[in-house]
Amino acid sequence: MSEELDERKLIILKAVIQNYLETGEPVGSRTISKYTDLNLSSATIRNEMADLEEMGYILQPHTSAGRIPSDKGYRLYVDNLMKERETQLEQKEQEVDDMKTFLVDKMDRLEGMLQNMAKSLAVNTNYAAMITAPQYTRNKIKFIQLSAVEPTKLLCVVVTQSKLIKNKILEIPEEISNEDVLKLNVMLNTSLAGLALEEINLAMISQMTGQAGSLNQILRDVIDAVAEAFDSEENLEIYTSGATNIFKYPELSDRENASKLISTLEEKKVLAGLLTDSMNSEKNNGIQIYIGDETPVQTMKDCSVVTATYELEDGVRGTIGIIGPKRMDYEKVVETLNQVKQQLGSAYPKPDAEKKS
Amino acid sequence: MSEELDERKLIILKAVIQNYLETGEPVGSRTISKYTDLNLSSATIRNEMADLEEMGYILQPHTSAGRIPSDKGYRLYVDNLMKERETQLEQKEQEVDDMKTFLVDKMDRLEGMLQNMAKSLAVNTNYAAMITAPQYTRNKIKFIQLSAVEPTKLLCVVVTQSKLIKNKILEIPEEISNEDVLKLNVMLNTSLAGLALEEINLAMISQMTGQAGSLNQILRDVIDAVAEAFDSEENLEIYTSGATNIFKYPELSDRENASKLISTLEEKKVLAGLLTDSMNSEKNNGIQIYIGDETPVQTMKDCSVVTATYELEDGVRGTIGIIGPKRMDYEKVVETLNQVKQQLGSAYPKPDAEKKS
DNA sequence: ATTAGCACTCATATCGAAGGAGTGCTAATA
DNA sequence: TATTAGCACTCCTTCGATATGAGTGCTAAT
Repeated sequence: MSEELDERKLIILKAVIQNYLETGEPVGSRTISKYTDLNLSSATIRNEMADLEEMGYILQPHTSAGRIPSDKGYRLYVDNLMKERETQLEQKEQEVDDMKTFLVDKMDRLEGMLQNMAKSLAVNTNYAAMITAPQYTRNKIKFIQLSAVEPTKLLCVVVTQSKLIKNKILEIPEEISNEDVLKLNVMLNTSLAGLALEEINLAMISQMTGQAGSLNQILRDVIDAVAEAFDSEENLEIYTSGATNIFKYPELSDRENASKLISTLEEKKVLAGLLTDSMNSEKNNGIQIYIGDETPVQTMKDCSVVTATYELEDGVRGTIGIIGPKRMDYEKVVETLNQVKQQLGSAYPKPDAEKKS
Repeated sequence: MSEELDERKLIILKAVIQNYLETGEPVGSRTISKYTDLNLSSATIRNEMADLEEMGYILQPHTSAGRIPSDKGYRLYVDNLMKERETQLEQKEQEVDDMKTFLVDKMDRLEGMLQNMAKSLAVNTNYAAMITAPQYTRNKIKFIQLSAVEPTKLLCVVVTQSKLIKNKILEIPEEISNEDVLKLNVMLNTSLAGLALEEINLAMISQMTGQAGSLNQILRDVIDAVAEAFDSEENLEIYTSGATNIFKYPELSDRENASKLISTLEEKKVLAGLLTDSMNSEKNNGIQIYIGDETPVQTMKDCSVVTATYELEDGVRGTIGIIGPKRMDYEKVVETLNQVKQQLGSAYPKPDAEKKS
């Protein structure tokens, strides 16, 4: 740990990693000696590589094979060695356009858009992609509407600032008159509109129920329904796409592995944990990279996972994740995720200044 | 084609198929001679098998291997030879319970339930499962509610008989007064409530817009929105589960095949075609079996697909599909699908007789 | 400090032989 | 005439032996 890597070792390490990223094959000393511009013979490289191996940055799958990066090596790479890539503009613009198309396509249906986004990510990166629907806890309520669908059934519709709509039908113990429904609507909207879910506290509720008189119980039910509709655990939708891209990477695609991995991608609950975890622990720009064992999900320990947090507008946030082999193209993935963050941000712009209801 | 199969050939064919269903290995004459109760030597069986092969019911993967059923053989099997299985009660009840649990669990959220149902199917059968959300064209409108969320934005909520709720926000060109919203609500509910989408025709629309006066344009927009919300093509959600079960069957799980197949399961649009096709062409009890090449989807030509149409209540219908190897346990699958049909039917029971709104 | 050279290791591919399952055919049998 | 025993034959599969080749580590020379 305490050894410092001199310039040359860094170059060689980088060369090893980049070469391995491309080919997926262990890379030998001879290859490096040609690959880099420092004119060194394979023998010299061999010596350096032996050092690097001893320090734990690279390793041999077996004696007399080339070297592949270790988790530690990848870590160093993404932390220090990886430069912002100079993007070939044409290609990049193409991809951005692709994504915009998807976005515009179904802008009014968030779910469809997220699904499309996941697909677009998977296609562009050639890895598996997953994306969570936004979590609403900090999203503000804009409008609440109760309607009597049947004498003992109330339809409760909640519209939020981000134009997301939740609804629920609730049964009430006895019939309710139209005037009472109207009264409830007024109460709810005057008290709750403009508040975020987490701002609704007990004091507020008891104040409201105090005013409600005989409608007390129904009001409580409605508030419960609102809370439940927004409850993030319950509500966490995850969209995945490109699971089969896994097959494109031989080191992951032996039957055992691939099967488990793809199963995991079907297990939304496991993913949920992973994604919310990384949403809460924000680091540099909200992008987080898990390499190999660093991931909290056991079945992914032969992969790398890159997650990013996106934010539609104040308080409406979700997470995007990309799953691929350890030798994934980190630069491209990070860059792509950054773009997507941006795209999502502009698709549902920050709240406009209007306050009227 | 014109040859008739005598009793004994049928028995042998059935024995071959059943044995192959269990093992997945080509089955030889010796095996059959022990497997069946007609006491025949392997030599006799061999002769019969040669005949069966000539007739196209079975085939040899290579000289001097056992026989496996051909598509034609499977066809005969599912059409004629397959008996309703005597179910071991304990096991069956267990499975039924499993499904009920899933149903009760999330009864109020159709989507979650369908997802769970797909999962339950996949787990129970060990094949891949897919299920479409119901199509609403024949479902009846129960209640329509317009609300002004913002001065120029109307929230339109539609509740159907089957308690499904659709919503959409529509922009209107100019501000609308509260009285006008109320007026529209009354018009919409008196004219449309109780009708199925397909019953709303042009005459009805023009009559309504005639009454609407200055609200004419908005009314048209609302009706469009309702139609769009229910448009089946646009709206067709498909839930899949158990894609990785494919790996359990060696004959499907070489990389080439499995990868394509699982990709197809991600391609909702392809599945949509398959499932709606089979929904429309109803045969015996709505259950349809595609064997090998019979399936309309090319990538599934090494599989069999079994589909069933379910009906929640009058006019609300969807399709369930199971995808597995040709040697899938047809009896069990058919039986399971029948159960699911039933379960779904009882989860959302036929409309009760109430007419009040 | 670097490099050339060489022996060594080990995964992989190739080949042939052995083994075995299953067939088709023929001749014997009931 | 239908069934069966027996046998030769086919062809897949397995196994071990061998060869190949990429890549290393080490030593000695530059």
